[in-house]
Amino acid sequence: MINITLPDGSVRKYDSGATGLDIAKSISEGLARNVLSVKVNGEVWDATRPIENDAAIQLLTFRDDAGKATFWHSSAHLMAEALEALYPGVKFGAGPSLENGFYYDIDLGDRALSSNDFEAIEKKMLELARQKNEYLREPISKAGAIQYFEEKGDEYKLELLQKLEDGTITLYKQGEFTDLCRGPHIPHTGFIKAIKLTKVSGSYWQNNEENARMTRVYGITFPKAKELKEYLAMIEEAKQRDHRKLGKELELFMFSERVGAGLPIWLPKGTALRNRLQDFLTKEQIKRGYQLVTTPHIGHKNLYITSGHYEKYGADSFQPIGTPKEGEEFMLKPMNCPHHCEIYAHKPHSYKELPLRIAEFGTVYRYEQSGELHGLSRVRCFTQDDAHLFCTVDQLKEEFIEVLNLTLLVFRKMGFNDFTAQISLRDPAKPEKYIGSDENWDAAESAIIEATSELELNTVTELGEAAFYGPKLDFMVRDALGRSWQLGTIQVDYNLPERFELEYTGADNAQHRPVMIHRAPFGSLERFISVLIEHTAGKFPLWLTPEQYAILPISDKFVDYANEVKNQLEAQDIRGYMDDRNETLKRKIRDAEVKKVPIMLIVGGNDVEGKTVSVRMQGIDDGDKGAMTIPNFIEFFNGLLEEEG
RNA sequence: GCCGAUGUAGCUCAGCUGGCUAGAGCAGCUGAUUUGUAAUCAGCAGGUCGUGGGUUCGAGUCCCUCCAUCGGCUCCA
Repeated sequence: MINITLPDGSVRKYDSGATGLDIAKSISEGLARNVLSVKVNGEVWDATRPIENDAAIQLLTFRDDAGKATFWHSSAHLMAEALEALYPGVKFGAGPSLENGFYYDIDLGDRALSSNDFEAIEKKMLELARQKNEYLREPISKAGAIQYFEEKGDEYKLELLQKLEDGTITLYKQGEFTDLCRGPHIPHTGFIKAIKLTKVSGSYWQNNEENARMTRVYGITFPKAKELKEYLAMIEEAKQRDHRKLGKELELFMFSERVGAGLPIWLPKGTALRNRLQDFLTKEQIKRGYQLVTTPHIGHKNLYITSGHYEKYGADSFQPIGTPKEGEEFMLKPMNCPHHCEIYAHKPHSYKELPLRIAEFGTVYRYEQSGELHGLSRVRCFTQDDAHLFCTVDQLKEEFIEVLNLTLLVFRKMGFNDFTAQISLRDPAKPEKYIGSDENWDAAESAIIEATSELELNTVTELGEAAFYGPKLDFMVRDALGRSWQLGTIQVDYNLPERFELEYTGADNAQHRPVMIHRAPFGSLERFISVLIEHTAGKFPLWLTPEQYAILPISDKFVDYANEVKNQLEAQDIRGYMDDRNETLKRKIRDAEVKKVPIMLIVGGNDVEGKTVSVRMQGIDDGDKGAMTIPNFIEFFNGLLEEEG
């Protein structure tokens, strides 16, 4: 007998060799029907794998993330089986589960696959699923596995096998399909009831561009048809929030093929939004001792040779701009730091001036790969809310904490609660990727780690994600469709001060090198606004929205009074417009609703008489707030602003 | 840049296997209507079917080039 400890702490006795499924059955039949896999002493196993010794277990169903992972991993195998049946001779790379679904990388030989083929594959998968084929785990010797895949002619699995140790290798087989796989898997294919292939894309074996090209097919499956339907509805809902769609509908920004790909054009309302964000941050920065500067959009090529950027990125950038003068070359600035370094260098500094903080909404130009452009999230011309802080090594941590606080303030103000703070450090295995000395890197990395831990910030640490000139702390936020984007960034840099030979005179009357912090709480206005649009679904907070109210006269008889109201509101810095079209009230309300104007002020005969406006809030079923006098409305309005903080 | 898909009026879309002067709704313009909480009615106007080439008696429809967009990959100072 063995002792099995359940998550609630209770201990039950079972025969040695009992499986997760046996244990589930002993608890309830319903549970047994839903068990996908089982966590045994922290490791996820097949529900059908015998447990030989005492263990702490947790039965996993589709409700558990680990259960989902098992389910989708098994679904990837099912898709592979279907693909092998439909396209004999295909070879398989990797086929993992994802946060939402799974994919499998396949080598189709000369064949091509497109979304038009999905239906046939889904049909085949369902057919195979209904056979309720068991997923059979089969430990195998390395030699045996090599022989199997040699016979099958699958060089990818053979390459994977090279790296595996004999004695740890297992095959999984379901129906006619056998795969090299660590597992675990669900008991049988019958659990998979609803199947949707979602996308197909190119990929490379082992994610390396030098390797063979493969076709990656994505899909998602569910144990119930209803769950698939709900999932698809959720995706549909998310698409309604897409900033590219809303940006067009709300007339915030546009693109023009003639102007160029990835070059956003800000329309009046978008510009109003941008400017308000800038004003907000500018005020916060001035409070914190920043000084504002303005620098040109181009710089001499030598500037970037000095900074090291030319060597590192020159070939992939917008190319140098020639001038009538022979040999003279300028570059569009891909970042603001070199200009700011020159500002620091233009006069000698005393330690008493530090920290020196210079800020600029600096527009930069980067030649992003064509396939990477994405709405406002990834563009070739964007404006960073950039600042560079020059300080002593002793001040570094405190400055870092201050910047961190400012970044968190920005996120709070915008209502972004769901973000990830990522510490990006060197890849110790590839020192050639970075410039600067080891001691400098060590000092910079520990400053970041200490600052984040002092503020008790939840962080994830990624090795190899650092910039070439220094480690950084990035804030990642998800868009409507769950894609993660980097917004705010704080980077420590010992390198540029070195290259630009920046100095200050210390209390000891000797010359010292300052440390530099790059930081941008928004990251870039473009990307920040893209995320803001998707988070708010276009319903911006009142303080930020381009048009706070729409005055809707019931007929043109009341236009004069409506203008009077508008003047009174404008005098209070409340902004909006008056809809004097010859249309019905219903129509004017509908149009204001669609434009997501937060407050509608309806004026008709009753309002003229009572010197009131009839207030209606946008997006609420029962938005009618009744009639208010102008002073009352202004008070009401200011109350709303205060609620926003 | 790579793999796959898409590109028809300002917007959203229809146009079947190539065949009469390319359609609709919304937006726009003109007129009527003077409206109390999510689309008043009528008329008019609007497209070299992304670009350049090719196949064909004939191309929005088939093939190729380029451009742009979409979904991923890779990349991201």
